[in-house]
Amino acid sequence: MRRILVTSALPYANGAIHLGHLVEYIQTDIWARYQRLRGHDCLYLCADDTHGTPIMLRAKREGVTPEQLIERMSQEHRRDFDRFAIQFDHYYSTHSPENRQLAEQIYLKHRAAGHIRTAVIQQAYCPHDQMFLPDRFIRGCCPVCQAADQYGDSCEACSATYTPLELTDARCAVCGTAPVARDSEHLFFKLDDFRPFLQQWTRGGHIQDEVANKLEEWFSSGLKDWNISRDAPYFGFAIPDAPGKFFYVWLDAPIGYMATTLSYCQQQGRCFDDYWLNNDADRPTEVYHFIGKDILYFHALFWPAVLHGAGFRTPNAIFAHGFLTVNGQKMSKSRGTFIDARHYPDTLNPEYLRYYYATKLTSRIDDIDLNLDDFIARVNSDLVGKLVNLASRTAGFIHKQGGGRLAAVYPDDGGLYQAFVAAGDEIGALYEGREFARAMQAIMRLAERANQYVEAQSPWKLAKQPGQELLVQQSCTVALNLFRLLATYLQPALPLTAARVAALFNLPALSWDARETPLFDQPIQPFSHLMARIERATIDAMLLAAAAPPPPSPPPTPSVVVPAAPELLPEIPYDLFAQVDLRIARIEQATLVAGADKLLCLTLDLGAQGQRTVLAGIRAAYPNPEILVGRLTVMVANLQPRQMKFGRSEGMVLAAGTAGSDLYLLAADSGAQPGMRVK
RNA sequence: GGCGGGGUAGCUCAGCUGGUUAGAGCGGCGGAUUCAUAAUCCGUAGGUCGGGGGUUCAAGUCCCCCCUUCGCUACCA
Repeated sequence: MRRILVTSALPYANGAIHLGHLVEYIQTDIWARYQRLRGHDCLYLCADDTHGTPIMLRAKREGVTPEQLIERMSQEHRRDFDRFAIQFDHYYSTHSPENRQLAEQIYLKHRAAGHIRTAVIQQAYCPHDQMFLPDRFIRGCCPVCQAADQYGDSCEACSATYTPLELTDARCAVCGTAPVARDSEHLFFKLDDFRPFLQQWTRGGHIQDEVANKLEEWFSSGLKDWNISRDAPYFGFAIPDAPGKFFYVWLDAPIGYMATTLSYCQQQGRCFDDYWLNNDADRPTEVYHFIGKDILYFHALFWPAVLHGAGFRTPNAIFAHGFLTVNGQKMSKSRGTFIDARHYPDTLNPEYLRYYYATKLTSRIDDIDLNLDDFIARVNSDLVGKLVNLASRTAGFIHKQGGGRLAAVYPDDGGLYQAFVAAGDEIGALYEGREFARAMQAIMRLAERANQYVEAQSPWKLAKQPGQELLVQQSCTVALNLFRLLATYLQPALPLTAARVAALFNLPALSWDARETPLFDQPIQPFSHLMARIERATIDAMLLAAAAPPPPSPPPTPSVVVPAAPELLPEIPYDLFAQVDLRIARIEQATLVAGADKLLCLTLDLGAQGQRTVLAGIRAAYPNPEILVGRLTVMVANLQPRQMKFGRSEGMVLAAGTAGSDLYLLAADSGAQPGMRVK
């Protein structure tokens, strides 16, 4: 039994999980599940990456503390991962006592060894916000081509790179004030001290060949010292011996892998040193990091150097993958292809995405494309047509003519079952080598052979001939056993379906080793549908949801006469109006209410004022409530809560309209934030 | 600009160190079947392998040039 630790990159707590993120989590999860399926002790850990200026500023903008913000994001992230059956053994946070302790320990070790130096550098400082500004928080004109509104590090128009202080007419992205140059002392990690170690390490089979080439490039252009400190105010860990300085988020983020291990070990009574310190010859631990190719520099250079210098072990390998494109293009908000996990419709099985990604994933760092038409065709053909249909077309006969039991003895199938068992070796090797695309192909080839077998036996013909019941039962017994093997092989990619297949055979779970023996002379459960075909409309609904918040759509030209707007009400004094507390609210969730035909249940985010649940009578106008998710609207926040038949409603959202579906929810211009007072 | 990865049938992709008539799945077309969530099975048609030049007895596979596409270009996250 191997002892393995795998990680995915820690998602940043500043944003939602989208389909691009999921490539990595699904890839890692499939690999980890495969290892567990083979009986190995495989730990899959992850955490939220929580520090840095963007988190601090966003929390400020939303009127919450950074801790509140990261707590909320963590919950959202966990919910998204859970939905896609990503099975972490532990999901933690970089804002944890364990991480602080490890970060300090590692830093002090490096400092004691002379790998940290200090230097005064000049950076852009915003006198209004009283803080140093990261490059991305400065906008101005490109000093080279004069393009307006460029970031502080490079120009999107002419790709020139420069420092923020070189920008013409630079402005703080937060408040618009012109930044000034200001000196500050910083701490630098002397990466070049580790050059010999790193050059050896990168040639030690720890990284993919393409990546090694890339590293060569970096080596030849020189390893520069790495600034690991940031000035207050900063959301992060204070550096022990440097007042007013904090660890740069990228220092403590990877240490989060270790902190999560530590937290897990404390909970589970396991030994942290087994994972990060000792690597005894008796039972070495394998450590693997799955990452996107964009963060290679951090994981393939800084991280091994940081670990090595602090006396910890380095990972066995870094597995980098490419980016996700949608319909051949970069995900884009304006094209409506920037799809967050929450946009993935409830009516669409998450395992479809897992399978589709699996059919595309290789061990290389190529980008992979989510072609939505191909997605539909692939899933419908492979999973519904070839896989599920195999059981659907044969299980019925076991109940109709076999007494609900598999044949008393496993029949002669011409060696088919053994061929399927033998194919497991190749499929296993493909999983192990992260060649999921080939693994899926191999499995589907088997599925085709199984369907050919059924076709050749034609149990439906035999079923019409009296006295052939045994043959019917036997051929379906073979088919169902083959189906069971297919489900076993697909289990890492389709864990939920595999569990249901296990239940069909009255098994607690499908197991890799048990596949060697066919099942016979035992009852099976009645077959129930495992998967539905993807309808184009479901995909369209997803794209619609992804496009939210949608621009206020022009009112449809009514074919009937618009009812005249009612007369104005009598005047009121200002004081009366001022008693109504109107607030900007972000629609976090919008669902139909079971049993109610006019209501939607909205979960509204009011920023600092927390969340509200509002039952709104707007279903007629918004039959697909998911399109509302993410939108900003206006609510009456101090309306007395009202107990309704379907629950308590804590306020009301504002909408214009006459009646029925002629109803239009108010929207706020961009820039408005949840919780803002409307007046 | 520099560097790197792609450009192979309508779609998604295989094609190892150059070697017989370039492959798969899906889709198309024709047929069979109707057990199954219109699923399955059999057959078939589709490609001057981005363009041009070169090396070679032989190139999708090597070299050069060009077109095109995506990405990277570190102290942003």
